[in-house]
Amino acid sequence: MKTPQTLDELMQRCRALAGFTLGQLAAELGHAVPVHLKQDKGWAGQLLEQALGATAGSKAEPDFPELGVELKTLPIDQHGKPLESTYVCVAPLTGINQQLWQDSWVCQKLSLVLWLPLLAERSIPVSDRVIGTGFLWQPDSKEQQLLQQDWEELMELIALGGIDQIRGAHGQVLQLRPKAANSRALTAAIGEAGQPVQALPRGFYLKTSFTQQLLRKAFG
DNA sequence: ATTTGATCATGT
DNA sequence: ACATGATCAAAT
Repeated sequence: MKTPQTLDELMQRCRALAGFTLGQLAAELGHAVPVHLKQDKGWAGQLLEQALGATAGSKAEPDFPELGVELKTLPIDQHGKPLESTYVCVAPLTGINQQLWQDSWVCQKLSLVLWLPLLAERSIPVSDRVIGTGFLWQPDSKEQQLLQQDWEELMELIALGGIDQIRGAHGQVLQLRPKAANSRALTAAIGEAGQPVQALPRGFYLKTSFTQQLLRKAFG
């Protein structure tokens, strides 16, 4: 699938996918559908990336570098409520002295997002899950402010060696949670006395209450 | 070992 | 019922 050259082209392709099931799309692209996503958690996201012509793969780049667009699938229930928090990016745990919000990965990744809702209740077989209507989002000033506030608070805790005090509840819209192969994985971090230590890798996630607001803004 | 794509599953 | 903490696979 060739990468879209313009935003309009991307949105047209996205609209063309609405209403199809994952099974139908997988068949068109020649993919087998897993029975469940337990051992294939990123399957739907990667299928949609391919369908829309994303190029980045696992590189630390936006999905559509030329357009500056990040693609995020958003699993929802039949009432349009998000089923999961949304992973944004890994959290840097060292070498983060006085980084500015505007320069952060979180800010850059969320500057322009193509949200693609997916009716994905666990009771629905993977193959029958329905692709929804994608919509483009840029944080408004209020959203930007909430994100920046949470980010600054979390990054300060990390920089001051407070990473082990941080749990998922520590933010209004943005949270820090483990992002690792398992709970024994380790990466470099800053200890309580400012010394180098090893800690569980973390990532930034958007809370479901936040993404639900985005859906409400887009669809009422 | 890290970042991408996330969802699973247990505790509250 | 829900969020937090835990986990899985592919690409690099």
